[in-house]
Amino acid sequence: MKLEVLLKGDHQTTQNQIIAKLRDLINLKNLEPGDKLPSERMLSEKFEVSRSNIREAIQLLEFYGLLKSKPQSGTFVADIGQVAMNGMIDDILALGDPDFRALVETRILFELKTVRLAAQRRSEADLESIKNALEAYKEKVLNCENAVQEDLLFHLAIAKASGNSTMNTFMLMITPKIITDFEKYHVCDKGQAQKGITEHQEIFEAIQKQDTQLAKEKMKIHFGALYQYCYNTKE
Amino acid sequence: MKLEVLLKGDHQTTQNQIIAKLRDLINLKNLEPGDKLPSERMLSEKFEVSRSNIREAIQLLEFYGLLKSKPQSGTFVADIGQVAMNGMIDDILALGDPDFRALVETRILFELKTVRLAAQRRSEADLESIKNALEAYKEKVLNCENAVQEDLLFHLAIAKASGNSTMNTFMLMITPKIITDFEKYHVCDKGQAQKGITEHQEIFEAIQKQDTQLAKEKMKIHFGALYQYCYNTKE
DNA sequence: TTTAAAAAATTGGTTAACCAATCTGGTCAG
DNA sequence: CTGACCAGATTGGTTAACCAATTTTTTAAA
Repeated sequence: MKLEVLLKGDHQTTQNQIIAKLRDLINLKNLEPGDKLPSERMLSEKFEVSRSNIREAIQLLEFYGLLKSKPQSGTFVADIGQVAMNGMIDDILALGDPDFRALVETRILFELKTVRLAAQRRSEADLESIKNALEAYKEKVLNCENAVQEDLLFHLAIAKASGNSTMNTFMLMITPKIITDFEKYHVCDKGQAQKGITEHQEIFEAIQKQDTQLAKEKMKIHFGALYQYCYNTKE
Repeated sequence: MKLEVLLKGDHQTTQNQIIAKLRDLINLKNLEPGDKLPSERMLSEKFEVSRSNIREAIQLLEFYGLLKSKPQSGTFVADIGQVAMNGMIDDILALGDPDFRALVETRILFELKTVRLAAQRRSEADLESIKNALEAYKEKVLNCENAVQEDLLFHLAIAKASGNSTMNTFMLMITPKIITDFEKYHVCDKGQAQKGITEHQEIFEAIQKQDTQLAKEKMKIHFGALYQYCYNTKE
């Protein structure tokens, strides 16, 4: 009986095996930055897996910047030495699914930074779209409807206004995972709702005034409850 | 003549077009969380693109947590409402390649946090692997060899010790991109090298002592030069 | 009418054949 | 001897056929 299937999906397992084999191959053949990997066909034959599996593994390593495949030419190891290559692949193989605490922790770190950057760099257009998101949020809340989505979009608008595409991307990656864990949200406590609106409003105004310190403070307050909530209920 | 090809690769372009069409379809058909998308075959026919293109687009949206495809069953929209779905897809389509400033900015944010978390949570095993990375780094530097890789692995070991898998993953994503932009590193200035060793050593000791504040301070010092360097030379 | 079993259709995943761009080695004109 | 050029092999990417699991429909027995 396959033991490895119990925890992770079969797919992920074979994927990781291929990645490990690729690492070993790079070590064995002493491939250095810029060198060419064997062709996908050869690899699929050598590893006894389908070519699409090979392609998928290469794509993942390419996503992490460790490989670079050029059409009709070959797949090449990036400008990263063997030591780093080994270390990084080992880390990638050891990666587990992110737990909820890690997600929230990361989100708070990001939000406290992006709100400062947004206050500092926001254009008029940024301000406009944040305001729109805020209005949409208000309307939903006042109608006592579930406003999780509008809440989310408000925060993403801030991330976009931060002018840092990397943080923006990462925010996009983690937010839906958090949201889906949070659908328990829909309680229409009038006081709580009004509090949410006020906090969002204050964050917006701080960004508008370009007061970075105030923006950070207001965001901290806004997350205070969430922070407590998560650490108390989850694990 | 195709204008859109000038900036981005053809591949990325068609990919984005498919994603936009998927968004429009979800809006048109009024698909709600949990609803099933048309099959890949139908989509490829309807959009007049190959099925592999469709699959790739779906995989990307799945990566961002917006879709979920079940084998032999279908692809479903995640537990995210239409408003959020639209907003997020628009953001994803607007994503550009990260610039160097954004990368460095994000890295510094991460490192200042992970070093604190590492100081707080590191196990003995974590400490051991950080120490090993430090020793490897020292040896290379003292031999006046290029130690960029060992430098990198030291920082990744700290990220791993932070106990936050999300931040660890993100660090893995951005680090190689930074490294490749930094191969200009290989100057053997004895003073500079000794400084690097000292800084790393001090960070390690702070983590060992579990002094979170000190760890953060030492990391800040370590990045001081880099920060200046990047902002002065690049754009 | 109800329900359970079975068969037909549909699905995402996998495999194999195919394509056009690229690289390689040799050839031949100068 | 040099360099431009051409043919064949090699490459990642694309397309189409196939598979096994799942879902839906049909059917027949209670």
